[in-house]
Amino acid sequence: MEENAGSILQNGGALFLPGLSVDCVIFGFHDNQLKVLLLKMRHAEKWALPGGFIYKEEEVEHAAVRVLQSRTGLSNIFLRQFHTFGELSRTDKLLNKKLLVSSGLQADENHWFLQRFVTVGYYALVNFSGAVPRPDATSEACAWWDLQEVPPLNLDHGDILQKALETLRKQLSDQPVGYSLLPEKFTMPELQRLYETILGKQLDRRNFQRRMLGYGILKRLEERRSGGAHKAPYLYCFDTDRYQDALLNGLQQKW
Amino acid sequence: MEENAGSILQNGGALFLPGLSVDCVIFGFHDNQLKVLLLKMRHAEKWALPGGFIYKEEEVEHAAVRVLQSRTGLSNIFLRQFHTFGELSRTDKLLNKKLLVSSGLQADENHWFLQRFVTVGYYALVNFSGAVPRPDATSEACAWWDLQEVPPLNLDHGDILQKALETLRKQLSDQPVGYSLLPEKFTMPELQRLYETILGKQLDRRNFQRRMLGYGILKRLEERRSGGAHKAPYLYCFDTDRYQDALLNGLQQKW
DNA sequence: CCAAAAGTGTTGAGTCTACACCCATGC
DNA sequence: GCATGGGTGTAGACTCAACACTTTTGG
Repeated sequence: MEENAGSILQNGGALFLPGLSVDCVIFGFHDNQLKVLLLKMRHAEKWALPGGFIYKEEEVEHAAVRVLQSRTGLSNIFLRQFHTFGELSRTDKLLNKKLLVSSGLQADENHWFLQRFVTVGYYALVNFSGAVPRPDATSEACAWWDLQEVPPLNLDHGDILQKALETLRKQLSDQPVGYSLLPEKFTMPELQRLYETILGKQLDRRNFQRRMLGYGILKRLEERRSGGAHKAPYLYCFDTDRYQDALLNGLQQKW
Repeated sequence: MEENAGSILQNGGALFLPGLSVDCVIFGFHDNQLKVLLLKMRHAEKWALPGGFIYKEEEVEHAAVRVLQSRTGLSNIFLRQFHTFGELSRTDKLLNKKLLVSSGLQADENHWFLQRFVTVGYYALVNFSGAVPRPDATSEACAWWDLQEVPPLNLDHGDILQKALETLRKQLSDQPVGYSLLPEKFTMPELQRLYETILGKQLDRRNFQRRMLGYGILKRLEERRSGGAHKAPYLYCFDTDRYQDALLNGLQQKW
């Protein structure tokens, strides 16, 4: 699947749907911080969201899965389409030209890579420790960034990230989160930190616990997390059946 | 803007973004029924959602606005992107070939119109009485359908409609609805019927009224709707400032 | 034994639901 | 005057936020 940059750029026109791409906002959670996986393209000044093109005979969603897989090594992950970005301003012809030229290709005006691109945005929630960030052929770096410290991004990628975060926040009250972000076993305070960083807000310990348990998607284990200072907290894991059900039907229905 | 079918099909490759379209789920409200605007393409057996292509130098959202404008005569309308459909199965090459041939064009395998299309779905809420359904050059009919009576639709348009409705329902508890669906002045029972048909569920008259008034987006007028049998209900209109604010910030914030 | 974190319970405010009652209108 | 729909009020259930007390652990 990984081909060298030159061959992708050269044959892209024959391989991919023209003018359409996917971009992935990949969230992870580590050290009580929400992280985003970013990519530094060669010749680019700014970092960017990992993205990719769609093969002519490939489902759009599958292209997103593929990007995720190739940047993190992970498959079978929480992935949601959240918006499609079709503004006119969202193509950086100069950068793309540089990429072509540096690959020894003709930067013909009609080259597929220099056309206007519409991109379908997906966000993913992945297990930070399980993911191994790896750059692709056209990028020189691939790394996790603290959400707070994300640098100015390429093109409209900042907006895309913002929209992903907004969507995630909105869905938080109706959709369970954490299964793929946290390790299999986790404590209630850890889950709370996750919610707090996503929401950017402190929550009450006791009310949080009640609410979460009320959803009925958690199983408390017999074990406790010992070793840390202070009282050892219980470990929990998700009840996968109920979790799936909550994903499908939502956590609370109104009306 | 309206060109004849043949010229569109012939020149489309030069005019439009390849492989990308927009489809609009246009909702109206009349006779206490939620309606959807559907189109019957020539040579097609099934009805379809009104859709269109995106000019090479046009924002995707603007293409949706254009479709809306050209099918209903309305502009400045509530319009929301809800999902992009990128499944492989969603192109009907046979039908498209027929359309080409019937326009006297070569149905070359490479013709832009015969490629796979990804479509961006928008839904719109429009004033039924203000809209004048009009077919375009490639369609033989354009009409409102009762949501309950929608026939089997072309391709995945049934799924698209379903997803639009689902999105609308979900947003109903967080987003005001009705401004563009109802006439300028309306009664509380009328507004309630609207909510009930969207949700497919009966609501309590008194609680509904309290909730709506609680949102603070309605202004009660001095007038009443007389003429009908029974007690004359008050007329209301939306407080546009507060309505806009609610659209932006939501009706209720959690956490 | 003390500080800090975790487990659990309670209370009061506010919200939502399910009602009952009265008023207006056409027949 | 009566059936029907519309305007308004209220009691009880329920939910949620704010808070206190106890327990455990390392130092």
